[in-house]
Amino acid sequence: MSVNQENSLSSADAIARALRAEIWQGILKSGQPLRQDELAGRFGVSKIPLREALFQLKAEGLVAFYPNRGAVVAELSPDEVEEIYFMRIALEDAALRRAIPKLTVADLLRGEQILADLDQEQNIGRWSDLNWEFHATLYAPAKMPRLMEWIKTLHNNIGRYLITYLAGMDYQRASQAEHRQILEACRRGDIQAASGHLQTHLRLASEQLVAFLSQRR
Amino acid sequence: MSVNQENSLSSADAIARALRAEIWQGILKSGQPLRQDELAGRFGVSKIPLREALFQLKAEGLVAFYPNRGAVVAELSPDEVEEIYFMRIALEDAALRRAIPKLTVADLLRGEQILADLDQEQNIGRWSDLNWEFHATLYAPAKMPRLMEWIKTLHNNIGRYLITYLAGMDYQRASQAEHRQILEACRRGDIQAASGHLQTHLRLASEQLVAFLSQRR
DNA sequence: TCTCCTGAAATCGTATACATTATTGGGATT
DNA sequence: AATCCCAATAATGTATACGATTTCAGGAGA
Repeated sequence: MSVNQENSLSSADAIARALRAEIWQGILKSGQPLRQDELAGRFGVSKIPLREALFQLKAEGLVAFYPNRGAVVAELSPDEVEEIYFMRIALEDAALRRAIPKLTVADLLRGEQILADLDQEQNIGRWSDLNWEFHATLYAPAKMPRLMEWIKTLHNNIGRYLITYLAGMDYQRASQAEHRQILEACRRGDIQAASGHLQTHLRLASEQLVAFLSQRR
Repeated sequence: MSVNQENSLSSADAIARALRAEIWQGILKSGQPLRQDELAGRFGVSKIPLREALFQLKAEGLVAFYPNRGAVVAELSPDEVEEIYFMRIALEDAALRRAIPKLTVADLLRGEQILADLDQEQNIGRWSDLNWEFHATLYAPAKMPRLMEWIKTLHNNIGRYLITYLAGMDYQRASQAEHRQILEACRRGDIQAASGHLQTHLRLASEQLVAFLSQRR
């Protein structure tokens, strides 16, 4: 959630990045306890930077702390997933509306290129990265760095669930069709249409993920 | 930004709360360096919980870290204030829209009571608390705890600037008129009107605060 | 079977030491 | 006099060791 940490590569930041990736890839599963001594040993650091890394991840919502019992990988209930999507819709819609008038031809071409790459991508992790890049490309001209950080945080929270979900379904095809509708509306400068397509895009993803998590329960 | 820490009263949380209050009240001013040893001594704790408190405040945007130079009370540029208000509008509008259909008579009465208290309140700190309570009362029925946390975080970021600004102006009267318009629209269940009044309310506050900070520069 | 107790394990916090990085202030040089 | 360099200082960032507290599991006893 921080904005200005420059190129800080403190131990805590490095560990947070590593843990974030592991949570994201599902190596560390939801609900799994994160033992401080074990992790400190694994990364070859003391408990101080490790705890600070966990605090950072707690702020991002990826880790939950239970007093005197330590940290676990945060688990999201279907309700929480729905809430996060609700927030994503509010923030991403606002970002997109502000960005559309400032979109350049280069931005649109970049979006198109990313969609083409998405069509080719088989690896789910990279697919999800590209998916974020597409969205970020459309929001970036709004020139609101904090807003982008917050949206990315929300995105990261859902990402790990989305990945396990995507593995079994052909969600990607539908998603790509929606992406193209959004991009097309952006090209026309049609804010209302782009906003509508984006909201549909996120709402459908939300509904499918919530349904998936509910039945998995 | 955390959601579930129960009633955790760890040292770090207690210190974070104390520092938050001091920043908020202007005892710790923007840009002021936060020396770890000094603060640790002042609170009678070691550096570990103190650093964790600073990390927590960093996540909330109240503190900025400069690598190897420590922490300072975060400073907001006019652009950043505008951005935060932009995010507030997006999130609070969404919250209000979802809450209005669920508002009970008790909620509306509570809002009315808070407005009456606001009319009487002279102390700026308490006025700001009540101001938040009013907004929170209207959003709470949306039953979205994370959303509420995020809105509160944004609110806290601007609060300390708003307080110094309010001190010199009679912003409160205009604000109260807008509050009453919002509440009235909520009573009628008129989502569009309530949304419009809320957006105006926040936009006007944003414009005045940005103008104030720009000329103070 | 239920309750209570005990002990292991983990967290939380303190104290201390040390390496690294910034900062500063006083010369030395131009 | 102004600038640059450099050493002294100060603060951060991290490691290590230790003690206190809490949680939790499992066994003893009724």
